[in-house]
Amino acid sequence: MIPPKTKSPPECFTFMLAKAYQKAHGHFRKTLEPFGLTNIQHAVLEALWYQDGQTAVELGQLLVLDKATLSGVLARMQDSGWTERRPDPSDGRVMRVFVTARAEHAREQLIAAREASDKEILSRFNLEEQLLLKRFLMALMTP
Amino acid sequence: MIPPKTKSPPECFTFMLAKAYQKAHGHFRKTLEPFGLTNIQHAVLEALWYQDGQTAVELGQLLVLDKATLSGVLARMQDSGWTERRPDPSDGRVMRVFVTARAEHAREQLIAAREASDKEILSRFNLEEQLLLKRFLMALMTP
DNA sequence: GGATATTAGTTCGTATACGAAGGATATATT
DNA sequence: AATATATCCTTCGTATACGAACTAATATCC
Repeated sequence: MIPPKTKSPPECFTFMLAKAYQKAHGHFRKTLEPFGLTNIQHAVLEALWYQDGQTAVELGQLLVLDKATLSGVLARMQDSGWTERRPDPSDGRVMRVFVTARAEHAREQLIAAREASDKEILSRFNLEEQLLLKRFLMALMTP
Repeated sequence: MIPPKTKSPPECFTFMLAKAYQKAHGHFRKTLEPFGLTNIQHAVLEALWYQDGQTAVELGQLLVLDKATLSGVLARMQDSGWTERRPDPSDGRVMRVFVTARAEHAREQLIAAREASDKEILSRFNLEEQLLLKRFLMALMTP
């Protein structure tokens, strides 16, 4: 057995962060599978429940996503009947995004699913640790 | 101004984790840009410096990546001259991955770049917080 | 020893992600 | 008013990510 030249990759911070996210992401994905929604699509719905009729740029700012990414996401969500786009009457460039009746109908369930997913991932920590971890993540995600 | 129906998306745990990762990932990406390497490609190199001649499956286990993902990553790394694949003499199914001289030559710089990137992201925390955060992430990433 | 199961790797389909470029529209400047 | 600039959105190119199906090669079982 040749001795390793460097320490194990998992000890690097960015790697740990990536894998922690990957884990939570995978868990949430399975939770959303029955609804036929992806992670991001769920985030878009929550963003629209927070404020309906946002533009792609506004959604991108709220969700910290490139508008190029959102373009495809919104197209698929429209195809599957979760959202619809209506042109802004006062600005010909702008398309505003609204949730459909179908999305409104599933709202309670979808929010409950997200809460349950978050809760299970956090269940390994006590309350104090959860607050601390959230504080750390908030510090990391803010510019 | 219509009042929001739900709280702001950034308060969801999985979302915070995704954005914290996105932030660190973007920072590391910029650090690696001059080398013409992506995040994952760098991780593969570190994994091979840890243990050269691993198979795609072994790399996938170490880096927690699907073999389908690695297939493309390794092909691109071979094309750009960072790694090479040689067939295992005792098992016709297996291709073993090795770093090239070029990768070996850039090793010190690349490891230093990763350390600097990690260090800068963590600089907003004191030492105690850093250890705590790493412990949290380790708990999150383990199954 | 031959049918069966397992494993390694590739390919395909779908969905993020983001930089860059382009078209349409709106605003600012002169 | 005409030009320049800025903004919204889409499209393209590249790179993850992963499940599923597929081929090739090895192991196992009876």
